Amino acid sequence: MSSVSRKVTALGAKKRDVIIRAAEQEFEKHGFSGARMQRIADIAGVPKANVHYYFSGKQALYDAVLTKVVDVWNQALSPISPGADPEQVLDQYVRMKVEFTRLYPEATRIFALELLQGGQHLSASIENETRKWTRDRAREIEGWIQQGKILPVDPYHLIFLIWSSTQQFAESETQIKSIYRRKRLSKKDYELLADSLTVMVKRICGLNTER
Amino acid sequence: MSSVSRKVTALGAKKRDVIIRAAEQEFEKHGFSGARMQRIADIAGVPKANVHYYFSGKQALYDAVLTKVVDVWNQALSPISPGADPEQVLDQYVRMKVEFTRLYPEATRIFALELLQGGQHLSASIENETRKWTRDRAREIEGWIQQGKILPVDPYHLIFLIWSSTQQFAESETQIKSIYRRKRLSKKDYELLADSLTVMVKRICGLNTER
DNA sequence: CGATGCGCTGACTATTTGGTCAGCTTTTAT
DNA sequence: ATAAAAGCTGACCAAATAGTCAGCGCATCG
Repeated sequence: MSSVSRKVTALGAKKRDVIIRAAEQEFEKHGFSGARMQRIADIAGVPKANVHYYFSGKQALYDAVLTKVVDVWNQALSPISPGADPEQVLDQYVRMKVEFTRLYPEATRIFALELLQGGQHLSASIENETRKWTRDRAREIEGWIQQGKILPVDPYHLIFLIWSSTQQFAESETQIKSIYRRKRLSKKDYELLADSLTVMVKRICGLNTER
Repeated sequence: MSSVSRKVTALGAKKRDVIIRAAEQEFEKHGFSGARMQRIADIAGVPKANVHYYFSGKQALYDAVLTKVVDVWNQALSPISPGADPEQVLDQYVRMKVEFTRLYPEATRIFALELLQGGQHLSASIENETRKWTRDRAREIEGWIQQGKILPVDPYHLIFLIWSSTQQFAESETQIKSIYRRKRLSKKDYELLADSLTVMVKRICGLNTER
């Protein structure tokens, strides 16, 4: 079990949440082996022993963080209704992905960090779910191509391009802030990105709405 | 100085290189604070004290690794000759970026890891060079748009999309191998990706060569 | 009111970690 | 042949680290 067995109380749940949020910041910045339990405690504003009171260890705490991260990733693997219009589907998916990146930058970065470092802490189930989702979407895209609804494109490459481009504002936030000469990326920045990316994806698929 | 001052010898240079390659593997997998000097020594096949003989410390070794990584990044920030044809420029840049990702996956991952974690170990100079390069390219792209050579597009978003999509095979290698059900990504995979991405980028810019 | 369980935490332990050093061997230069 | 420098490394050190524990206070339940 990822944390210590005990009756669920309001205080306990609240404290666990504070610790998990602190852990998110520390794990995203330093990774699993680089993170320090003392720093997590400092960020959470509690003694280190208190962190160990709620979580049986560093791995258990990281598992709790990953559970949240994977939940965000799973929510973004949304189903697409059969027969839906490609333009609407792609527009919706790109916007939804950008919005998730904006709402959950820490989760986006921790997930990316996990993948970058080999994904050894991710469960086989998330790997299987992602593979299945991607295969199903790829088949759907193949269907659109065969029906002449969109231009020929490698479905997997399209999905990978959408993933990488919609997550980059979180993953390379420091670099993008530097290039934009900004202290932070605003909601407007994300909205402009979403607008931009939907147009780009539509052009890739030959769904140019402006010409 | 990043390493110990000493006469450069063939043996010394060779040994430093072996240690740096080992360090690359360890730093990409665990980041700066998560990496262990003993594991670097193990990978390099030398005693830990030998690593310290050649590098004055962990930070010095990481700096040496980053010097290589930044060199790769800088090489990819290639100049584009004035007045060049957009289609040729974009085609060349996308292919060059994919090829760099294939040739230097470790460097790609370490750079991405640095950005993901805030880039605090990167020098201000690389930040400035990247910002300047991006601004210059953005201006060039603006020129193409104004001359009607390409469709209107946010130049920064286009550059970011090219960066993220061309680097993703290295950054999310584990996930992509899982989706493809493969043990490794081949040169062919990279070539197909390059072909795919150049077509996609051209379509974004309205440079469709197949219609 | 007393028993039980939750919550807390400073002090502590065992292990890990980056880094050092003395003494040795090998190589290079004179 | 000799001196100097490079190269090497097992043993060691001090600090850092994850994790534990005993003892306490508070809240809840019967």
